[in-house]
Amino acid sequence: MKKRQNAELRKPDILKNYYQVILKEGVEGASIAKVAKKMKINPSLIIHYFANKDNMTVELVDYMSRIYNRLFSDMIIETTDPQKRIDRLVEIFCSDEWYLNTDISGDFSILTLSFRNKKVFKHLQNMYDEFVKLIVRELEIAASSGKIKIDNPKRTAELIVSTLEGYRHFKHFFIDESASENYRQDMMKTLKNIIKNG
Amino acid sequence: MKKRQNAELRKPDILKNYYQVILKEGVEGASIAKVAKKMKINPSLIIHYFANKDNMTVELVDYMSRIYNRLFSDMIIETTDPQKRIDRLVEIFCSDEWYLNTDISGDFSILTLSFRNKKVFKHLQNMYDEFVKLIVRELEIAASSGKIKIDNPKRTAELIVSTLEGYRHFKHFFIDESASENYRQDMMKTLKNIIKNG
Amino acid sequence: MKKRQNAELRKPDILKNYYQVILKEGVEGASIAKVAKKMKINPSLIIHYFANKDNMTVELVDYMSRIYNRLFSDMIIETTDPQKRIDRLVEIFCSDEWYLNTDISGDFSILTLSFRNKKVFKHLQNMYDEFVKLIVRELEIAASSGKIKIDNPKRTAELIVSTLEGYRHFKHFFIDESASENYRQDMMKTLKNIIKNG
Amino acid sequence: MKKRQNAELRKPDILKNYYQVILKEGVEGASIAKVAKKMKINPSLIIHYFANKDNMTVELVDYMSRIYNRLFSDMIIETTDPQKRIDRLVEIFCSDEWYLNTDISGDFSILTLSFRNKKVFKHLQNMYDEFVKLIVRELEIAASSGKIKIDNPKRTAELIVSTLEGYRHFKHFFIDESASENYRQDMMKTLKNIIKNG
DNA sequence: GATGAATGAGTGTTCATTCAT
DNA sequence: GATGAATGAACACTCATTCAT
Repeated sequence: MKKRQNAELRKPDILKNYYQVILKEGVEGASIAKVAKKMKINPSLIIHYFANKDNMTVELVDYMSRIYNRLFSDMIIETTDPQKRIDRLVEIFCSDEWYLNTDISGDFSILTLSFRNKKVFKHLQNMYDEFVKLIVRELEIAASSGKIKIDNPKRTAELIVSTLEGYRHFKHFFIDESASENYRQDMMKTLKNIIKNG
Repeated sequence: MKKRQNAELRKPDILKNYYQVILKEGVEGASIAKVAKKMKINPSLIIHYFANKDNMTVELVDYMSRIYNRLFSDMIIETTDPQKRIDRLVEIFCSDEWYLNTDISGDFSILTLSFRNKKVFKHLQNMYDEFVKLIVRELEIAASSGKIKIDNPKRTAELIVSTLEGYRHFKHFFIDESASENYRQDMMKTLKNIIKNG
Repeated sequence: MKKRQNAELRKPDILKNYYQVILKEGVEGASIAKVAKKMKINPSLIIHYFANKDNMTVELVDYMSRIYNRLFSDMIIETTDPQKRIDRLVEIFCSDEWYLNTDISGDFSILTLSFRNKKVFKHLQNMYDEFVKLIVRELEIAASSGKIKIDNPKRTAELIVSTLEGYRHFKHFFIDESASENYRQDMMKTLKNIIKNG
Repeated sequence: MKKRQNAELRKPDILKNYYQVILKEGVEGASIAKVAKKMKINPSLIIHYFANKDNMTVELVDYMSRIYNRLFSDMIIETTDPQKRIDRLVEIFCSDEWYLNTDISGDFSILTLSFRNKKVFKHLQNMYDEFVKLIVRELEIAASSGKIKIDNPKRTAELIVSTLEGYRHFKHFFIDESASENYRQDMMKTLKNIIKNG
């Protein structure tokens, strides 16, 4: 526990724990003390690494953003059939796995924080940009076959992201499992329609 | 300052101020003391009215819910033509006015709180229920003409609410005004498609 | 509940509830608010009757003292045999019933309070005086037969009271029931010896 | 004021001050803030050392217990004559010095607290246990000579402690000095009788 | 690198009390 | 007689942070 470590190892470790505390207690509910207690280290040590809490929060968004991006590229779509690619994409975006692993914006309290902290906002915006670009790329691959027509891939991608964030938000309120699954199916249809009409 | 008031007048006044503090500082960042200072009253007076902070938060959600409903009923749709009614409905939901006045869920930190506070969750869920019902009623009026067909109005309404929350969420990241307007237009098309396909 | 009452009825009612709260929460832990809540009346009403908390506490000691005295006179010793009278007296003082009903000083927090509040002290002192007098009377009755010799009944009575308060104090720490009973038996022997040697 | 200290020095210092505040204001009347003010330190420093008030109270009982024990071992009984040892023991227990230095249980408000706080109760119980053991040891030394017979040293010790606590309790009500001294003398006789009859 | 001492501001909440109704 | 509005002080405790070691 009290092993001497250096910044390179310790910092991501602290950030990971900080994030877990945020998920549990919200951004404003999370504190250096709680993170320190969880890690069984001294609160001063966290200050030692990040100078202050604000800094640590910005570094957290940075860190999460990098993880987010890696996740995108790992989600490979094997098929080459354009329609099937689209279907697979939609499926991924509505899968439980996706939401379990992309919870930064899902923890809406970080979003709220971003409205008050310009640095955090910028990094979050950048994260969405990257996400839109990824979808654009997919849409263009699908469109290149000629079978599917997408006039403005960027706009379509933005609509998809937007709709997905609505889904992420609203699905919490479906507790009945079958209703939840119905909602998920409807969501997938909606996304496909957005692409078809794009 | 020391004006005598009663619960009927004071409570909504406190809630209004509480909400403003939340928007500024986030749910966990908002404190009874800050609300009191803003109102130039004593913090214990707030406790006098709401017993504790949790209670106050729950009452806030309810209060906002009532405002939500009133706002909706005030936005009268004059026309009787079914298609025009739908168009008007979509227009309302994508108007700036709407988002300026229905920002409870828009302040995502309340959402976060709801994941940790069952009472808040229940009341928020109830608020969405009411909203879905309002839309269902509109859809049924439109459908009753026979010109428009909606198989499952509740599902359609849920998709609308979900998509709107995504819009509310995501539109913050459009800073360029023309891009923002384009996004709004796309959003309206998407909503109309959802209804058409419902 | 909200029946209109007058001071004569209401005051003892409040004092009774105040005392119960003290037993539960200690003198300093007891508050007007808690008493009011228990009685489902408004805290201001208590102030209305007693002007302030200090006053109420003094009136409580008064009230309890009266009850104490009444209890003394109710404990009749039927026998006339001097030794049996003494035995019966000792038995009474070591009975559970006695401690259940004379808990004013038993609630040691009132005692503590008395060290800081002269009024309370005086009334408590008076209560002990009355108690000593009662025992003196009993000792004199027993001694008048000639069979038992008590040189200084007042001193003996004081020793008895003192020893009894030690018993009241210490018996709480005997949890094992048989140990507790043994301790009680020893106590009774000790008291009898005090009288014999008096 | 801002002298740097460590736990070893600071904790007993805080406990000493806490105890003095308790004597002045009662257990429930004593507050962290009052202790801090008395010591001219910041209230949160007290929390830093004891985590919370409950803990501090428990540690106080332990601390007083240690002082109790030390006090007893410091009061050396020089003689080896068994009867004189007993006399000296009784003298110590009825000395002013003893009560000035062992006032934990004498502050009856801690006792009251112990009825509501199981931890405090346990630690107080433990303190009495230790005290009883110390007396038992003395009684056994005295008995080993053969001149004095004590059947059940533990029971006798318990009776002594109990009687002493009654003395501690009741002597407050003797204001007249000569009456007080007479009472003390009677008390000593009583204790000796208890031992003789043990 | 890591700990612990120390501060001062802030949190939600309780309390006794005053006053108007 | 009884309620509710309002205050201001106090409470235990948390927090971010600084500094010495």
